[in-house]
Amino acid sequence: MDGTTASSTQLLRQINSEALLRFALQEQVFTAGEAMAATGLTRATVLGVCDGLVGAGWLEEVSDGGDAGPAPKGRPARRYQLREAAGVVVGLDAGEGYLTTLVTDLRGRGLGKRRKSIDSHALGRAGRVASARELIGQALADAGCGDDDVLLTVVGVPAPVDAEGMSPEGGEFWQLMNSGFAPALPGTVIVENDANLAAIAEQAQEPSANVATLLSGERFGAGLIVDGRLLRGRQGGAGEMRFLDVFDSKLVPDEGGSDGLGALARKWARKGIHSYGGTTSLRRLPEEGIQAEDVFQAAREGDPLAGDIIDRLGARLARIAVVLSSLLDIERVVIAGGISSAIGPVLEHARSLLPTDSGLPLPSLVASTLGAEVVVQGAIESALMRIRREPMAFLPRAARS
Amino acid sequence: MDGTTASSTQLLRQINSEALLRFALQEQVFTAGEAMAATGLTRATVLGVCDGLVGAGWLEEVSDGGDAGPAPKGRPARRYQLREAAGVVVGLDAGEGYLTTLVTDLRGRGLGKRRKSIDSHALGRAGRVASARELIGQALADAGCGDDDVLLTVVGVPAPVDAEGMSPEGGEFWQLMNSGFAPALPGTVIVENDANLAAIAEQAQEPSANVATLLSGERFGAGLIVDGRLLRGRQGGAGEMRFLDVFDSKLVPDEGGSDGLGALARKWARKGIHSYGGTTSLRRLPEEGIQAEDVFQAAREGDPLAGDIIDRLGARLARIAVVLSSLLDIERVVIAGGISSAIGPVLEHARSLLPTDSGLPLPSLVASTLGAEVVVQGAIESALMRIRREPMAFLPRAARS
DNA sequence: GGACCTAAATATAAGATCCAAATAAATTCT
DNA sequence: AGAATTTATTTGGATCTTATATTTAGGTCC
Repeated sequence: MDGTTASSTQLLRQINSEALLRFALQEQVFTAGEAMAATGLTRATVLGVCDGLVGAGWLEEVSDGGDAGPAPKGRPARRYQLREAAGVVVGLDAGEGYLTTLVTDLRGRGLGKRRKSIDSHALGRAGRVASARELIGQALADAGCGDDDVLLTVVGVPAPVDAEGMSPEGGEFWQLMNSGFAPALPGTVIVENDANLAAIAEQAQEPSANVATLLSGERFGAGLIVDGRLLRGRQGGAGEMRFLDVFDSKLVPDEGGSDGLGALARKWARKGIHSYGGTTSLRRLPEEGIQAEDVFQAAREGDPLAGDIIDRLGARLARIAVVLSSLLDIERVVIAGGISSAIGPVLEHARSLLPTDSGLPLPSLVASTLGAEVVVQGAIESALMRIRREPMAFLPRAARS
Repeated sequence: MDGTTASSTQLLRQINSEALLRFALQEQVFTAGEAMAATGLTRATVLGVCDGLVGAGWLEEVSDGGDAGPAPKGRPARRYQLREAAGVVVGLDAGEGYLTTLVTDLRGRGLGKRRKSIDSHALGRAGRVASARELIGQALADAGCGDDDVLLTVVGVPAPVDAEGMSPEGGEFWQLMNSGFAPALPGTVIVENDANLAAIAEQAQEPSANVATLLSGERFGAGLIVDGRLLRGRQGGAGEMRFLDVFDSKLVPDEGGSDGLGALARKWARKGIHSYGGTTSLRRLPEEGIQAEDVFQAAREGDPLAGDIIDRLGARLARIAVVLSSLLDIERVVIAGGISSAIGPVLEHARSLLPTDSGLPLPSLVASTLGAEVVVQGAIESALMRIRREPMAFLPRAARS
C-alpha cells in the first residue's frame, strides 16, 4: 500500500508489531505479561517485538521502580512505555475569524495551546496558512519540541472536505477556508471538515454509534456518525444543512440556509426590534450591537421577543432532530460550539416539540460540554485515532544511532 | 474472531488463502501464473495454497483443454477453477404479498428461481417461514442441489433490520415481516432490509460510492450508500422516509408518511375522482379498482387528473432528492421496484423542479432497470459480497474423505 | 546470612511459512 | 529429433512463531 512493500515473510512481524503498538498507545506502562494477554502472543515473541519497537524509537524500557504494585512475587517484569519523545500530534481549528491550535503527546495529554483572532478575508489563503504556521510554531515551542517531532497535524476548516482533503471548486468561501495547509504545516497533514471533527470529539467523550453533532455558531454544519463511522459524501458535503429552507419555501433556498443558531439569533433579533409589536429590552441596544449572547441573556430575564426567538430556534432544531432521527436512525443529537453553554432553553423547547407517537425512539438532544474547543479536541482525537489505526505509517523520530 | 482461533504461525497462510480465494471467486478459470500476478506471491506458494484450497473443497483442477487460448508455447499451465459443487447461495425477497427466491452459484449465475403470492396477514409469522422454506426447497430442487449445498441465505424484508437481523420490537407489522427466518432456512441466514438489498443490487450494476435507492412500490424505503458503505442505524431505521410529512404538517406525521409512489398514485386517484373538478378518464373505473398502473397509463394518454398526480409525485420525489443530496451528498437517486418501468414522467417532472443554483451538484434521478427483481438480485449480490469478504468463514461442502 | 519460592527472562529446539534458485517436465516450433 | 519456452517441482536458506527447558532476579522465611 504505502511505503516499501514488505516481503510476505515479514508481514507477520509487522502485524504483530502494530497490534502491540496499538496496545501500547492505550496503556501508560506495561509488562510483557500484559502485552501477552492483550495480543495472544508468546512471551518470547512479545519481547522480540518490543525489542524491535524500542529500536525503531516507538517504545522505551522503564527501569526506575516508581511503582505501587501489590507486592510482586517473582522476578520483576521488564516494563515498557511509549517513548515520550516518539512524537506529538497537532490539532488546528482554522475557523473564519480565529485560529486555535493544540499540541499533545501520543496519549492526548496537552502540551501547548494557542489561540489567535484573524481576518480571513483580509489575509487570503496564503495569509491564513502563514498565520497557522506561526501559531503552531509557538504552540510547539510551548511544548518544547520542534517541527520534526510532529507525526500528524489535523486541520479543521468550515467547508466540505472530501476524502483527499479538497473542497468543492465552486465555493469561493470554501476555497478560502480550506487554504491549502498541507505543504506548510509540520508532519503529515490531514484536512477535515470542522463539524466532522466536533463529532469525533463528542463521540470520544461519550461513545455511541449513531450521533449527529451540530456545530452551530456562525454557520451550521453537522458531523454525522452512523454505524460508528463518519459520513463524508463524495465531495465532503454530508452534513450540510441546506435542506432546511428548501422545505420551508418549496425548493427555493432562501437566506439563512446555512446560518448557525448563533447567527440566526442575532439576525432575527436585529430584524425583530423593528417588526415586533410588544416591548423588548433588546431595543436598548444599538441594532448593530446586538449579539447572540444578548438574546439568550434577555430570554433568561423573561423578554418576550427573545423568548419568541428561542422558540423559533427550538422549532428549527426539532425539525433537524426529526429528520436526522427518521432518515438516519440517529439516537443522539449534540449541539456543540461556542454557544453550547447557553443553548439550554432552546433544547427544552425543541424537546417539547418532538412527536411522541413515532415508531422509532426519539433522539436525545444534549448540549456539548466541550465548549469552544470541540473542533481542536476533535482534531487531536482524530489524529490519535489515525495513528492507532495504522501506527507503522507514522515513523517516530529516529532513535539514536 | 469466529471459528477456531488460528495460531499466529498459520495466520499468514490463511491470509494468503483468502486473497487467492477472493481472486478465484472473480475469475472463471485461472492459472498459477495469473494468481501470482494477482496476489504477488511466488509460484511455489501459490501452488501450495491452491493445493490446500483443493483439499478444502473450494477449488478443483480443470484438466480438459477446452480452451481457445492464443497458442501457448511452453509447458501447459495447471488451471484451477472454483469447484462447482462448492456451494450455492440463496436470495429471498420476503415481501408482504409475495415471495421470490433465486438460487445461484458462487459467481451469481442463476440456477433456480421461484415466485409465489402469499397473504402474510393470514399466514402469520410461522406461515411465512414455512412458505419460504417450501419455495426455497423447490428452487433448490430446480437447481439440482439440496440444503447442504447452501452456504448462505440472504432474506430481504420490508422492515427496519438492525445489525443482528432483528426489527424494532414496537412494530407489529415489522415483526410479522421479519418472521424469524434464521432457524428454518438453509445455510447461514442473514436478514436485511429490502431497500438496502435493492441498493446493493443497484450499486453492483453501476458502481458509485454515494447512491440512494428508493424502493417504491407499496411502501417507501430507501437504501442509502454513503462513502461506499450501506447505512443501517442502531435499529436499522436508516432510510426510513417518515420525515417527509413531518415537514408538510409541522412535526405531526399524517397518513401517507411511509407510502410508496405506487400506493400514493392509487390513493390520490381514488380520492381525486371525487374532488377533482374537470373530466378524467379515471372515473370510468370503479373506485376500488383503480390501480397505480391505471394512473400512469391515463397520464400517458393526457388525462389531466392523472397528470396532476404525476406532478405531485414528482414534487415529492424532488424533495427527497434535495434532502438526500444536501444532507448526505448523494450523487445518484435510483427509483427501483415494480413501478420503476413506468416512472419516467415522474422523474422528468422531478428533475424540472430541482434548484439550479445550489452550491453542490444536483443528484441524477434515474429509474432502475432491474424491475421487480431488485431485491432478490440484491440479496444474491449481498451474499456474494459477504462470501468474498471472508470466504473462509463459509466452509464449502467437504470434499471427499 | 542462607535456603527456598516465584514469576519472569533467556536459551534451545522444533515447526511452519515463504522466497530464491536450481532442476525437471511438458509442449511447441524448427 | 532437437531447440526453445514456459511451467512444475525440488531444495536450501531465512524469518518468525511456539513449546520446553534453563537461568535469573528478586522476595520470604528460618
